[in-house]
Amino acid sequence: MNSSKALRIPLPVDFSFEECLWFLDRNYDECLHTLKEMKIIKAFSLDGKYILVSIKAEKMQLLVEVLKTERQCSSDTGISKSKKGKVTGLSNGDKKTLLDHISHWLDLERDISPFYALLNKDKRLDYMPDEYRGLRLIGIVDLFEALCWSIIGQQINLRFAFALKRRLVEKYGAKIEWEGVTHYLFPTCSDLSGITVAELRAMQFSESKARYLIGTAQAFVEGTISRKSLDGLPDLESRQKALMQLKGIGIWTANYCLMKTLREPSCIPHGDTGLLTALAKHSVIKERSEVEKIARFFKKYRGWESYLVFYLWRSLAGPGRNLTTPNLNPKG
DNA sequence: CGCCAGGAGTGGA
DNA sequence: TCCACTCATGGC
Repeated sequence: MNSSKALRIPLPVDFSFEECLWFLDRNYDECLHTLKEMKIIKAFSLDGKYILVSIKAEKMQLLVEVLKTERQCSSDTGISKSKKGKVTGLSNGDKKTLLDHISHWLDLERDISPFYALLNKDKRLDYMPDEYRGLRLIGIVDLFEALCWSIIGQQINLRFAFALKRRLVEKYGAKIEWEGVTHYLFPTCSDLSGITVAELRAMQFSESKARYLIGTAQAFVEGTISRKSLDGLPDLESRQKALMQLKGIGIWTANYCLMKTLREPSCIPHGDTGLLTALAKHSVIKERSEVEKIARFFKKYRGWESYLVFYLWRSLAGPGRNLTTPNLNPKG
C-alpha cells in the first residue's frame, strides 16, 4: 500500500472524485467495481492479464495502485488452472494502456468548462455547475459490455437490471480474488457466444433479452461488428445504423452506447423515460410527447448533448436539489 | 391489483 | 411510415 509506487494521472480542473464516486455507487448493486474508503477497486483485462487496481484521488492527481495481476487462461474450468500464475510486473506499455483505460472510463481528458458556460445561461439548469461540479460522464470502455448492459437494462427498472447483470457476470465472467473478496470482469463475447437461451431464462432473463445477448456475442465473435469497424465509419448516423443492424439494438441503445463507449458528444437517447422525466421536472416540457420542444431545447447545447443527458439523469437521483418540491422563486 | 421501469421487434393498416 | 400489441419481471 505504498502510494509512492502508485501510477499517477494528473486531474483536470472541474473534476470531482466525490461526484464520480457518487455515480459509481448510486445505491445500486454494481458488480464490476467495489467502493471502499474513497477508493475504487476494479479489475481490468489487458494483454492476456487480469489486473486489479485501486484508484483514489490525492490533490490534483489520481493514484492508481496495482493490487494484483494474474495471467489469463483460456478456460476457467479444469486443468488450465495450473497455468494461472503471478505476473511480476507490468511493462511500460501495459501501464500506459491501463492508465488510458482509466482516463477514458472517467473521461479525464475533457475540458467541460464550455458545458458549464452553457448551463449557466439556462435559468432552469444553472444550479447544475454548482450542485454537480466535477461530475464526469462515466463511460463503459468496452463496446460489447456497453451493448450487453443496455440490452439488459431495456424496459426494466434499474434495480432488477443490476441483479440480472450480476447473475450474468458471476456465472460467465472471469474473476480475480483479493483479500478474500472476489472481483469480476464482464464476460467476453466468446464467454457468451456459446451459451443457451434456456440458461439465461433460468436466470430470469426474458426470451428476447437472452436472444439479443447471445446474438450480439456471436456477432462480435464473428467480427460482424467491432469497436474498430465503428471507428472506421464517417459519421454519427452511420455508426448508429451499424449498431442497429444487431437484433435488440434500437436507436435508444445505439445512442446510449455511442455516448458511453465512443464518447460521441451529441447523442440523445430519444424516448428515454428518465430523460423525459428529468425534462418535465425542469419544466422544459409538460407532456412526454413534445418532441419538437425537446429538439429546440437541445439545440442550445450543441456538442454537449451527451453531457447534458448525463447531468439530467444525475438530477433524478439525490442528494441534490429536490426539484419536486414547490419552487419558491417567484420567477417560476 | 395496476402501472411503470435507462425499449425493441413484429405485424397489420 | 405509423400504430398496437407483445415481451418478462420487480418495485412501488
